[in-house]
Parts: sequence; structure tokens; C-alpha cells
Amino acid sequence: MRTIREEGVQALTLRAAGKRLGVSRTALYRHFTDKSALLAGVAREGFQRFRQDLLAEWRDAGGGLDGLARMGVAYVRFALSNPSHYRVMFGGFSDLAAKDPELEADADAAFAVLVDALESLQASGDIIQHDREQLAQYIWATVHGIAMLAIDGQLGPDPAVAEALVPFATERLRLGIVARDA
Amino acid sequence: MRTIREEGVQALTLRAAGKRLGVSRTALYRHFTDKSALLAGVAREGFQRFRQDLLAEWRDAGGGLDGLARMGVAYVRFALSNPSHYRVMFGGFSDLAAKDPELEADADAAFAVLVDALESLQASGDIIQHDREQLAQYIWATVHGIAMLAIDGQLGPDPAVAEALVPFATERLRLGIVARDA
DNA sequence: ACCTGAACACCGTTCAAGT
DNA sequence: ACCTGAACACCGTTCAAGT
Repeated sequence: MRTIREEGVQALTLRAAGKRLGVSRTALYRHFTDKSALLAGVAREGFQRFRQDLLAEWRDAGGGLDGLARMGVAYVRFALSNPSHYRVMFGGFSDLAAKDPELEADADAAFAVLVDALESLQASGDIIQHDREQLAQYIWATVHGIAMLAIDGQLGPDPAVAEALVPFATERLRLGIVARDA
Repeated sequence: MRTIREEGVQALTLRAAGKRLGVSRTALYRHFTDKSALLAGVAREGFQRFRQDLLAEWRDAGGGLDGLARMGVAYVRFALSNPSHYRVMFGGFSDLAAKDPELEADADAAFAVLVDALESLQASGDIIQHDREQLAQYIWATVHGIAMLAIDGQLGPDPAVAEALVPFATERLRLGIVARDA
């Protein structure tokens, strides 16, 4: 985890990991079937922490449309604070999920935080009564897109650009899903 | 290009490329300074084709909010039709851009198609008079997010899920940016 | 100018062998 | 059960040498 955070995924080799742990490169095969199983473990840990972060934000805000907006901010913050970890979680997800079936469950659990929030917002009549799954996918895609563009350097070298984009996006997003009868 | 399309980026090795071209692995160093310079070339070609696709869609639709929605559909279609190519274009963009400065120009040119479309929509009073750059980043992030989630297998194995998400997203998006005085 | 073959410093993975 | 060292089949890259 430390190697990934400090030097990126491509720097995580079994040899280097073994050396850091003071153990032979091949010793890791006792604990993981291969390298992608190890990476799947890293991804799982990421989704679990992710879930906690989002849940905490929703609770602290006391739910509501404000809670949803704060979850969006927390989402992008998580990605920008842990870019390499985030890349392991999302890049080549299906390959890793094939190695470790529980990865998909952890990803689903993080996604469920968003779906549950939307259910609450629908119950209170704050947002449109539309298929929750698709609504969640749409919101997820938006914050994921911002996170990815920022991480990959497509928003330029200035992190302020990404930071300014998030509140704008959450406000536009709100206008697109808010209940229209008020 | 063929190797990337048929077998993915990770299958593109200089050795395999040399063999396919009937030439030594090291011969490629006469034409590219190293492997990432070659990948930067692949990414540049992608952005150029991307730009053409988006431009054609905008023109065929005769502009307007409908043209914008069709650009969104074309965007995701491009990504899903060329997943490996798309990954080269966006994954690790800054590393590749450092190797080939013209890559950034090609990416900007593709992005400019969106910015120009927004300018036209602002001139006609169809959408809000907001900073075009940020507006474009927001829209780009949304379609990019859908494309990435779909490519990475996070939307499940059924491509119909991603296809259904696009029109829903473009409609929500429209509601968030449409001029409000009508 | 363009290409080659050998060499170098890396990988992940396997496997017989040790404690 | 857990680890080791040697070996195998790969990488990208460099470099002296050829035409």
C-alpha cells in the first residue's frame, strides 16, 4: 500500500515488495495466488474505505440534497488524495474481480451508499421518482469522470481547476434530478 | 494499432510489433525515441479521429441542443468501439504528453469542438451564460465517466446498461444547463 | 539512414529443495 | 506451513557493428 501511494502502481513489483518486507520475492505466493490477486486485495481495501468516507459524509450532513452534494465532494477528494489507489480500484476492474469475487461485493457496497441516499431523497420527495439504479449510475459517472480527468492530468496541472469543477457539477446535477413540482 | 485493437495495450510489445512488421525489435527505435513516444503517437491519432467524429455529429444534427446530445452519444460510442485505444488516450495522459508535446494540442482540438458547440448554444440563448471552459469540462467529465465505467466493466457485463444510461444522462445534463427563462 | 544481434537490467512465475 | 534459490520465459533499452 505504501509503495503504491508513494511511487505508483507500476513501482509495485513482487521483488520490491518482498525486499521491503524482508522476505524473498516468491514468499508472497504463499499469501496470494498471483500479483493480480494481491492488487484485488488492494482494490477491496480501497472500496471499503471509500464506503466509510461516503457514509460518514452523508450522516454528518444529516442527509438531504446537501448530503448528496457533500458526498460528491468527498468522492472526488478521495480519488485525488489516493490517485494510485483509485486507479487500481477502477482500472481493469473486471480482470481483478475475476481473481477475487469478493471485490465485486465491496464495490457494490460502496455503490449502495449512493443508492440508499437516493432512496431517502425520493422518499422525502426531493428528487424525481426515477429508476434508482440508473440515477445512481449517472451521478457516479459524473463524479468518476471528474476524478479520472483530474487524476490523468487532463484538467491541466492546476488542482484548483478540478476543485472548482466539483461544486459547479454538483449544482448542475442537482438541477437535473430535483423534483419539479416546487 | 491492430494489435491494440485486437489484443489490448498490454499485448503491444516492441518485440511483437517488430515481428508483425517483419523487422527487428530494435528497429523501431529509428522511428520512435522509446515505447511511450509510440503510444503518444497512437493517442494523437485517436484524438484526431475523435475530433472528426464529434464534429461530423454536430454538423449532421445542424447544431442545437439536439446536436449536443448527439455528440454525447457519439462520444460514448467511440469509447466503447475502441476501448483499448481510448484507454491509451486517457490513461496516463500527462506522461505521454511529456513525451510528445503535440499530443496536448490534438487533445485540445478535440475538446475545442465541445467548447465551440457551447459557444453556439450560448449565442442562440439555448443554454446558460456561464464560463464555457468549465461548462465543457463538466459535460466532458459526464460522458467520460460513463465511458470509463462501461469500459472498465463497472456497469456490469451487459452493454445495454451503458447504452440506456447515455440518453438518460444527456437529458439530465440538458436540464442542468438549459436557459431558464423559457 | 536504417537495421541487426548480443547484452543488460529488469519483470512474474514455477519448482525442487530446505526448516 | 512457510520460505529459499535457481531457473524459465518474458520485457524495454543500449550499443557496437554491419549495409
